[in-house]
Amino acid sequence: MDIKPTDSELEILQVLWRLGRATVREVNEALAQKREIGYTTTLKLMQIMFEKKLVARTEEGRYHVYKALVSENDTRQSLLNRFVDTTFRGSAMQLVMQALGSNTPSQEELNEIQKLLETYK
Amino acid sequence: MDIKPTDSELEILQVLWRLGRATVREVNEALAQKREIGYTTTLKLMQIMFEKKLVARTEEGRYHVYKALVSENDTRQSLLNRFVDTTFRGSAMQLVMQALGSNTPSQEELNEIQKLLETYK
DNA sequence: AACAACCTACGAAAATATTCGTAATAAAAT
DNA sequence: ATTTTATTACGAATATTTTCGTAGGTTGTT
Repeated sequence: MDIKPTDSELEILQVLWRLGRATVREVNEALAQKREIGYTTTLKLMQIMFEKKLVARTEEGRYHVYKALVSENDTRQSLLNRFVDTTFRGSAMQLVMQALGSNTPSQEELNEIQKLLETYK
Repeated sequence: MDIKPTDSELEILQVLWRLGRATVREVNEALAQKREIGYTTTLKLMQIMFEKKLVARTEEGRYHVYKALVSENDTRQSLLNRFVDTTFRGSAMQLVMQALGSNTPSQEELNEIQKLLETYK
């Protein structure tokens, strides 16, 4: 697996994962909530993502309706692997330690992590 | 804190963190072990990093000797925060879960994590 | 002294990513 | 029917990052 969307592409994927299916306009409106971005900018990005097979689209009436072709989980995993390699010299556990060290988990999260750790024992 | 080195800059920081102090040539030789890279490319990058205050340098004889001005820990934290935001929608715990889920911790690492979790209870 | 081997500075090319303007077309509204 | 509005396609401008060639200087070698 080697999914590596750029930052902008990832923003768009986030929207598509949330909405499931969406037109360019819908995606653009979602992005515009967070920052300035022109309609044709979003359009162009989505066209590029279509060429890269990051998304699929179907013509419906005069619209194109897009959906993600890569799952959120797979994408996260792929980006995580890269990130661990470049920033933590390949040590996922150092990343875990640092993330735990600077973020206080909720009770519920603590339990989940505990449970996960149990399976390794 | 807002340290955001580019990928190439991070590579160089990694070398400096490892070596402590180093000349451009030393850094370049370290990088060249991993991939093709010209001497002046490394030089230019380090000059840019000097302007950005990512590194300091002292003239020694005819060389410049460089050292990192940002710590590995602070840089990791800064990049981690960004990464959590962009890829895990701000949820550090989801990142922890995914990292744990796809990497088997050693016995020693398990203990360390356990210990860390205890402090939250 | 002349030459080779090195260093830094710096501009600019190349590669990549982001942004948007314009044109062509189709649907909707008047 | 004409005009307005919404849509895609696409080229190109802009911004950012990476790469390297060339020039100018200093040290070391012959």
